[in-house]
Amino acid sequence: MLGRALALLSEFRPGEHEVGLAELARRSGVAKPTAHRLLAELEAWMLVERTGRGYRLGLRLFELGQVVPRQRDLQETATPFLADLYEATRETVHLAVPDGAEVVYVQKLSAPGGPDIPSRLGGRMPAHCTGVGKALLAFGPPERLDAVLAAGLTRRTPRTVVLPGMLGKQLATIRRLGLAEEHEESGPGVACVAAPVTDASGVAVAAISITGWSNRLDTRRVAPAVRTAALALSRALGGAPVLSSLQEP
Amino acid sequence: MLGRALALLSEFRPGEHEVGLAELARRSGVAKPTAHRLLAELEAWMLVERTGRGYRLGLRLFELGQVVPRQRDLQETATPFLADLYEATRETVHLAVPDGAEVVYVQKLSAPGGPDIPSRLGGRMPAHCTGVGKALLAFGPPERLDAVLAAGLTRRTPRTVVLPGMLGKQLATIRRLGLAEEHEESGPGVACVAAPVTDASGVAVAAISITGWSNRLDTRRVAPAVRTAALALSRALGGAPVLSSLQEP
DNA sequence: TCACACCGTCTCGCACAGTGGAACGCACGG
DNA sequence: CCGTGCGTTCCACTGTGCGAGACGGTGTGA
Repeated sequence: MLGRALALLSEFRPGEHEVGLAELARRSGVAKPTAHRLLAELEAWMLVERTGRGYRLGLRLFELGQVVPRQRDLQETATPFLADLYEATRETVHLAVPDGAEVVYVQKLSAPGGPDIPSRLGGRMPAHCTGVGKALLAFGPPERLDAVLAAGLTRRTPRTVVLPGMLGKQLATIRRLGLAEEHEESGPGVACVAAPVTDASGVAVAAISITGWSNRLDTRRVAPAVRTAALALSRALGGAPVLSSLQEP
Repeated sequence: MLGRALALLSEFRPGEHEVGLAELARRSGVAKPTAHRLLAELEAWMLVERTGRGYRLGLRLFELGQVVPRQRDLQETATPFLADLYEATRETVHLAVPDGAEVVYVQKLSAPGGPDIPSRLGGRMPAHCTGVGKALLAFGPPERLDAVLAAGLTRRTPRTVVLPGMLGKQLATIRRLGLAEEHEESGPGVACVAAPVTDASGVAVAAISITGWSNRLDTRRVAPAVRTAALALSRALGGAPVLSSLQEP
């Protein structure tokens, strides 16, 4: 029963204003009367709300989501730093954390007029083809890269790096520079510079990035700002900022 | 079963790194073996994660929380505006939405060195004793104020307004000025200026505020900035910015 | 207007799943 | 060592969950 209810919750999609019972039943494979009943219970707990013509996820879910320890402290501490970086560069700013072979975006400040960036607050992207993901891999524990390679390097654009050897070379460069770049590997027209946010042992626990049009973003100009913000955030989190030159492979 | 699982989820508290099984069972009133089993299922769905010595809410819950329509679009559009306001004033910035007799904070940029503000991203406060809450009441439908009065005006500090008549007077002033102020009504030493964010029909759907020390925040200085940001956000959301002078009671 | 498709809601016979007291091994502190 | 509390497992007991089908309502197209 619990699994079915949770399966229903998973069928709500970002951007949808509401979803009808029949559609939710179809998507989840749960019979309509069962779905109806489960949704009523979820509604009683405010995880789901009724709309005129269907259901939507409830505000209580947002509230619970903000209690999650893995992102809560980070997001709260990071947001002013991200705001600074946004102000300084006027480009779209991201903060992401690692989860398995992927990254999860826990904060995003979007600049107007930017490219159609595939990222979404609360959304996931494969680590290997995103700036933040590569920063997390370069400065993360080996198991993180193992997980990515085990999951396979999927192609998202013609520019996506799908050879483990090439990815390894990229990561070595990133470790040397303390900065990761991405050029249309996750989405067309998208460029990005990212820097790791490290904990007390120097392991990347998050990454900050600036994202813009690949034919317009001056990565050399914004890179030091990204790195600066990441170092400051690392310090604010009680971490040890990684001196990248000390990571020479 | 579902209710019990959801009751367990509700027992995780902000700021806790982890919670043990026995404590969760105590808090929720669910028997230990049952709690153990339910947590295992929640873990399978990634809503809960195991830690060394207990459990914590899982990142998946954050992801689901970011799909919630009531805050998602607003938060995404609002964050750059809030970043602007944060940069312009260097004070703590909030964005809140109404829910029943309370407000829920959907974004917050904290300035260092500020007062111990009782608000929390994803948290709730009574509407009647917060700047954002009063802005939402002054520019909201009458049912919203009815709900607050029905819930009762609870006292949070010696300065909390608990007489319906006084609150009504405050709301009238707010409607005239287009701005709500709060002086130590929600917490000691806390002052705040808030402005409504309105939809196409002119009803407040959210509110923005600046919060700082009551003996230091120059509300007259920051008020126009708050109102400016709120008006800009209203427009960005497709709303009709309320010309406050047209709301003369 | 009528027929059809689809919606959300409810019923009830059927089937299986949920529950928690008790036991156990382990860890910690006095 | 003993007592306390932890997390984990077991199993007898019982309670709950499930969905095919029916129904009334709505919307659309011929």
